[in-house]
Amino acid sequence: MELKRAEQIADSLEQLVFQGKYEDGQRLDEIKLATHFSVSRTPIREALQRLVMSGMAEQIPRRGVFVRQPGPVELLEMFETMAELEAACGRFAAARMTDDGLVRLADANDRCRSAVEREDASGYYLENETFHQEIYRGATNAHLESEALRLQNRLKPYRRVQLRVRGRMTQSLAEHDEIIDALKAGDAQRAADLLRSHVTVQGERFQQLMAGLKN
Amino acid sequence: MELKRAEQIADSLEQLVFQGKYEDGQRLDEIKLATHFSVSRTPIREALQRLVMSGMAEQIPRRGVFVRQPGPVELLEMFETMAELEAACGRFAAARMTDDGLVRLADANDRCRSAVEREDASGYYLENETFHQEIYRGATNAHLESEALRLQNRLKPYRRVQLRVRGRMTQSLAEHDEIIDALKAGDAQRAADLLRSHVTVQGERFQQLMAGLKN
DNA sequence: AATTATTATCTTGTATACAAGAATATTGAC
DNA sequence: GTCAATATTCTTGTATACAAGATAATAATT
Repeated sequence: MELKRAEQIADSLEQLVFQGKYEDGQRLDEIKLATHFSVSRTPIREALQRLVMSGMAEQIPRRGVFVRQPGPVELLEMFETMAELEAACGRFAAARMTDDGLVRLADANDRCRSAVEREDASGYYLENETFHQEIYRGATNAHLESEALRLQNRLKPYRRVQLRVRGRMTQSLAEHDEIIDALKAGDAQRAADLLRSHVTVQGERFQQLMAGLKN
Repeated sequence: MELKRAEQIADSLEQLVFQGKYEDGQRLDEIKLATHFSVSRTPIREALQRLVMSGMAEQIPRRGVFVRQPGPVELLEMFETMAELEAACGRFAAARMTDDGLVRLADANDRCRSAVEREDASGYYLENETFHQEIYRGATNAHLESEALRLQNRLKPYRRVQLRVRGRMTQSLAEHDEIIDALKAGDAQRAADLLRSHVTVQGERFQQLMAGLKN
């Protein structure tokens, strides 16, 4: 299925905004973007709309669209929401996950473990993502799964920073083991609670890190 | 703040799709819509994109956009997700809701009660919505609140049907009282559990109703 | 007659042209 | 010199024109 140009541009712009190439409040000039991507304004406008809808930019009528990098408060709110979504996925997964899914989850965690042993932070980052996605999938609720994926993707660049905290990776791994236990046991409440705090900690660590950078 | 034409059209189209004016799988013809709204294809295309992004339509490249009315399975999934979002809101609201918010919540519930006494189903429908929105607001997490509002809005037309079940309104009202109690007591777990089942029941009743209509 | 190949038509996607509101610059008054 | 009013320029929003892929229709071959 061929992507149309506008969608490619939307993806590129998302990446650029994610990577912090544009700072908060900056106006995304249609004409400049058009010349940059060597297209007309039409596909650019389509891409900009997508950014606005996904919350990464704000549109002020007759004035343009402006990138909206989330501030500390909004980030904490998003991590809180993520924690609750993951808890919900865990709750359902405990009751519904198939043996097959549990195997995939354990595999992902094994790859996490070997990444920690190799001290491969970016490998861990990647496999950790898969681990969580297996839980979303295990919830057996396509709508909830896609919502979780959406927010996970939105928080991607911020989770990355957070991994640098010393000792976080091994701690995270231990929590994964507990989560797997709870899911295998079919303990919905425990799985939900573990996942909630697992993600909440991420958010709090991130906050500490950001506060530290300001000093 | 003046809305641009494209946004007005997007809202109109949303309403039309909500009201079931278009059936599932129907193609939304750009030209027909353009002539219908007396505009060019440009604002129509913008509106269609919004529909696609909000999940109310599907876009197939070079083929067009097609309305996507959720089937029974997807609806149940959305109600399940709603239940979890509301539970999350309740959890936070129990800890964070202000006295002011609690008063607004009680007021909304009083208006629900008087609507029940008047046997005013559509009044109840409206005030019930406000009741839940006060809880979202009480969570004191703008991101979670907006996510909850988004899904609440998406489920609007389906909740409406569900109120016709005999005795549901008084039952719902009793549950509201319990929820208020839990929130006043600051009991996060109980508030979450009550809200979860309160909404889950809605989804199940809706399912039963739909199954009944098919016979 | 049925099936495939080719052509014609229709629809989406992109580029360009035009209209209208917003920002900026220039000019005039105090 | 500062402030205000007007004019100019710039940018977004909409309309139209064009390009290319998809569907439908017709013709040709077996």
